[in-house]
Amino acid sequence: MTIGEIAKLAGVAKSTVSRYLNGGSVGERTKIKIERVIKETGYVPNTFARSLKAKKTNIIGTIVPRLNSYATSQTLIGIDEQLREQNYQLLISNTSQDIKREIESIYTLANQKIAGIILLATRLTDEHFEAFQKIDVPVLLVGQQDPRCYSLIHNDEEAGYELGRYIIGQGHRKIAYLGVTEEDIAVGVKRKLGFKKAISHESDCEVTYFETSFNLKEAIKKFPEIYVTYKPSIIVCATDNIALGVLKAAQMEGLHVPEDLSITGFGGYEVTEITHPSITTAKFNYKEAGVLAAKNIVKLVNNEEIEKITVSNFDMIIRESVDKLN
Amino acid sequence: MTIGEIAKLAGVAKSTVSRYLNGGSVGERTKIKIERVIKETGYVPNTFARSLKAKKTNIIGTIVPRLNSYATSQTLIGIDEQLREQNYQLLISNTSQDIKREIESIYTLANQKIAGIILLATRLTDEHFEAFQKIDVPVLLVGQQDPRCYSLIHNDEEAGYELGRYIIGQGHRKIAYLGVTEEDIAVGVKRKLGFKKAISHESDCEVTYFETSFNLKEAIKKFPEIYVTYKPSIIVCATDNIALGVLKAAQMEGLHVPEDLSITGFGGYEVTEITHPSITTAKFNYKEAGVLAAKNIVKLVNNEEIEKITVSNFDMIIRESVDKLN
DNA sequence: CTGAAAGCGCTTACAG
DNA sequence: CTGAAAGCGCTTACAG
Repeated sequence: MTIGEIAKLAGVAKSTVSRYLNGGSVGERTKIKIERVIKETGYVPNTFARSLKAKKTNIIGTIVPRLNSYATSQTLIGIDEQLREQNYQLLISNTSQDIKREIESIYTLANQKIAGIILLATRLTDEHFEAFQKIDVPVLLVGQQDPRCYSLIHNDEEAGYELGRYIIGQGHRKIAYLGVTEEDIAVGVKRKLGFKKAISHESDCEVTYFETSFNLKEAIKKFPEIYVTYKPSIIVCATDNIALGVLKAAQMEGLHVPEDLSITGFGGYEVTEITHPSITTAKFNYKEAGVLAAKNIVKLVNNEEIEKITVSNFDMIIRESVDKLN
Repeated sequence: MTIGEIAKLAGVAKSTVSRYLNGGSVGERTKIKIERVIKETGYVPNTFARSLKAKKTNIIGTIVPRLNSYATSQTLIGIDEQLREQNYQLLISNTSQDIKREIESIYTLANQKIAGIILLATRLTDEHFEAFQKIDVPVLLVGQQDPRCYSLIHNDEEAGYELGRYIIGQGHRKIAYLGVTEEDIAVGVKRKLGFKKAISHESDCEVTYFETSFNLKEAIKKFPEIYVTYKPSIIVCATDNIALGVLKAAQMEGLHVPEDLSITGFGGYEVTEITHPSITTAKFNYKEAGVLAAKNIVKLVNNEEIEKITVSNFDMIIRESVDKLN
């Protein structure tokens, strides 16, 4: 089925059918004729021909560092849902945490004439910004921010602050903060920053900062060093994954959480609810963030104005892993 | 940059450049000229024009019921990796467990002239097969099988059998099997079937079969009914998710796993390793299955022969959640 | 091995 | 409101 055949069957010109399809001005009677033929034949326009001419598509490319992460999948679900609603299509490009492939993807997507790019960002390099500039496609960063880009971020700093206030309120005064590299602004810097602010009000509070990777198993290995040498009443972990590792390590040591040691995370991953004890965490609403991201990129694609930075919120989820001290 | 400009710069005809691009016969000297110009200009062919003419793409569409599942993401990672290697592109279509959207996706993908479809199947209906027949695109089922289709399945029955033998070997004789609907052939029927075979050798073995959904929280709710009324020494759960729910429920009741109650799952989800106790399970190799699926669909696309059914294997992962009874 | 020409299915000025 | 024609960037017989 081509537009030509439809035209013939409806007794009009191809251009008229095209106009009908694209909401141009078509007479009432012609409209009805065309409508009928299209319905009868089940005609669907050829996307390639369309894109070839229009030189753009209604596809939004989303670059993700990894597929097997709660944050990623929830965000993608939100993006997908919203994009579908606005008649855009989602194309997912997975880079397996390879920063080179991330850069490549930017160019490849641009080359495929996708309408816009959403980048679930981790670490941003100069090459990223060079790519953004070279391609003529709107880009939205998710999870990290930079003055050179539009971005949607989670409220990491505020989350760090509230979580800090909460554990202070529970009486904790000897704290281990298990963070990640400061190369990751959102997770490594912002969360810690907020947390520091929260405890800066207390004079009798002792905090030692440790660092690990995002890897759960590495957190398990790191545990003895923190616990044995420092003996904190609580370990504040920069991600739920790390918290999960610490919990596992503590339990392998025969410790009772939270009686012997309290633990908190950040993220709100589903599993934190079903561990025993369940983990107190600052939950980011990834799916909603995905919806916002989709709305924003579509606006950018259509040259509408948006804020340089959109902030998606979080909820403190109080559960069982933090002990109330006297 | 178009092929025309390249042709002009290289002093040859468009058709020659096209031939060069597609590996046709081109003289050595012409080849060098074209090569240089392409390198200098950074020319990349327009995908749409290409697909418009060739009437097909190198895109493999993968339809998934949900994005936020371990099995899905691992499978996708495997598919993506392999497809990339063979110069195909992956397009993911998420249906949010809506069977209507699943059918729609089949048609939509076909309409987009994708080369082949991989369907991570759950429940298969007549409409599915009708769609497969109507579209002229090769389809590969993953996770379920049907005589009307090529498929790649996990060795569910064998996994059920081995797991059954294992717990028998550990001395369990009063068993609760917590399964799912038989509408799901792989999970609901095959795993149970294998399990039944395993225990059929024992004369002194008592098994009661229960049913729940795939939902973790529902498994939690279901727990009292099973435990209180039947008091098994072990609950064999048809999925890791269900096992996770049962574990959580047992721990909320103050039970010790495995001393008071043993638990097993199927799947090999990452979390089963970090719960306390870690869960004994039959681990399917989802990523490898994804790789196999990608290889198979590419073969189908290229009209190569493949087996009607490919079976991806599993490993029994013995961990802490099963007690050894005297 | 190489080139001129037709055509893939659509959209978009341009006339009328 | 409607139609004829050109053109988007490529590929593919067909000649040579």
